[in-house]
Amino acid sequence: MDFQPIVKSTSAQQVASQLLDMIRRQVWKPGDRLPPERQLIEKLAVGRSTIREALQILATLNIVQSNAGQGTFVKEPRSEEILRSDIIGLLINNAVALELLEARQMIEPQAVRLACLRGTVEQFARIERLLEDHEAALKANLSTREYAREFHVQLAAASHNQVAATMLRSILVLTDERQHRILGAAGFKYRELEEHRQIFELVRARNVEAAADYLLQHIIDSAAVYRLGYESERERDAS
Amino acid sequence: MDFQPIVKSTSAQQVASQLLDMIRRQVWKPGDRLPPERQLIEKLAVGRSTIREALQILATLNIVQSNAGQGTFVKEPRSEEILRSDIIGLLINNAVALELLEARQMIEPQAVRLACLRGTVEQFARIERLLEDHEAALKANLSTREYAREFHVQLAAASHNQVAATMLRSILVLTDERQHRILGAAGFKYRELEEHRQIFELVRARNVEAAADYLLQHIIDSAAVYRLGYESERERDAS
DNA sequence: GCGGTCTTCTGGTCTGACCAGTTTCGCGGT
DNA sequence: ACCGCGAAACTGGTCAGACCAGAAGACCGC
Repeated sequence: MDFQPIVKSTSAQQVASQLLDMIRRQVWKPGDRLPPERQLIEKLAVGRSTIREALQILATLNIVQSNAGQGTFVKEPRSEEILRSDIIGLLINNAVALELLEARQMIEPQAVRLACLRGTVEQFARIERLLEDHEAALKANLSTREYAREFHVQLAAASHNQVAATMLRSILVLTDERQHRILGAAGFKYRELEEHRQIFELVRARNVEAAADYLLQHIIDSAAVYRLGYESERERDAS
Repeated sequence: MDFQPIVKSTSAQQVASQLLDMIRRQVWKPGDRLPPERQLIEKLAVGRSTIREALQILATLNIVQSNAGQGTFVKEPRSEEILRSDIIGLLINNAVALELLEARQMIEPQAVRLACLRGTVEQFARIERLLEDHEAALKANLSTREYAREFHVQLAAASHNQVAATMLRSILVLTDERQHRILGAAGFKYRELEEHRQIFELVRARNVEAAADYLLQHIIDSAAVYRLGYESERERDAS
């Protein structure tokens, strides 16, 4: 026979799994408030730090949420919290730029197609506001990187598929980290905003294929500028 | 205009995301030991409880592991461990499952197209071996879940795009738990293996569109069986 | 009844202490 | 010079007690 590895579980983990078990058995339903930490101390006969670390585990797993002054509540599972963009980012962290671009081309056009079909006026209004903020930042000579990225993410979010939107955000964050030095210089920034506007109008008009096509071309174009910038930078470095 | 919800992040969360960022930027690589808690106190100017809760967050996500007396170590990032399907999976509701399926439909057919174009004989040989192991496990009445999942992941990996393969694995890790609970019973498992074989042959023949089409149909079919199973499960619960 | 204040309660944080393992290092014997 | 052993230092795990800021609820005067 083979041996089982000895599991030396901390008290915090034991408390966490015990609480999780009770949540699963519907002792507390979504929306309910858990007993305050100072009560759990007595019932479980452990220190408060142990209780807090146990609750931290459940909070990290998006099973509960703590609010100072109110209490700790059992959460309803929500799709945008199943996947976290920073965690996905960690998994694909060592990817090369080309792979990121390719993955983006797989996801984003499809997401935008769905956005054309499912996007609500509220979501469109939010994106429009984002574009205005983007323009304001551009005119004020502030960084527009966040706005440009968020445009694409919100467009994907309008597909009502948070999984796709989250994965796209992970990709864009990593892409931005690799190329932010390059795109700054040119008058590319104005063209970028203009293209975003065009894409948005096509989506709002629910012009599915035109929007997807235009978007794909937009992605390829910015990548081309990026490669151009990268190569000229390499030449400069080599000299 | 509508307001954005105020995000009040605790110091523990800020510390955690700061540490996560440094791990992602390779300040510490997998296997490395993090500075001891009492040193992080000084560098981050927070109390030890805050440090400990931050590390607890990272430990829950399986990004680091703490060993009493030794220290806290960075772990190799693996989708299966970071996403914790064992716990999160139980909280996935039907709406989330559909989003995951939809995201899968965005990525996998595209990845398989690339696999047809770029897959090497070594990669195909590996997949073939996987299929044989799958069959052996099936005949021995062992769990085939890992094999079925890994087939799809390796197929995507043959696209030479690790980003797509990693994202697909993440999706499958999250859907598997639930799906296999429902699909386990039927004679579906033999049909699944057979379809995997067909897909593989089309890929090896580098028959791009046929492979992508067959794969998409395979995904939709299993989803249909899955939905069927889900609905009968609901009816049973309702009675 | 209503509005405002005061108390109480909640989670968030810090400090300092102790425990039980692990690691490190130096001392003593060979 | 080498080895072995034990003490000391160090690490994460836990507890206790304190204080804070914000939220909730009770109370009181109007």
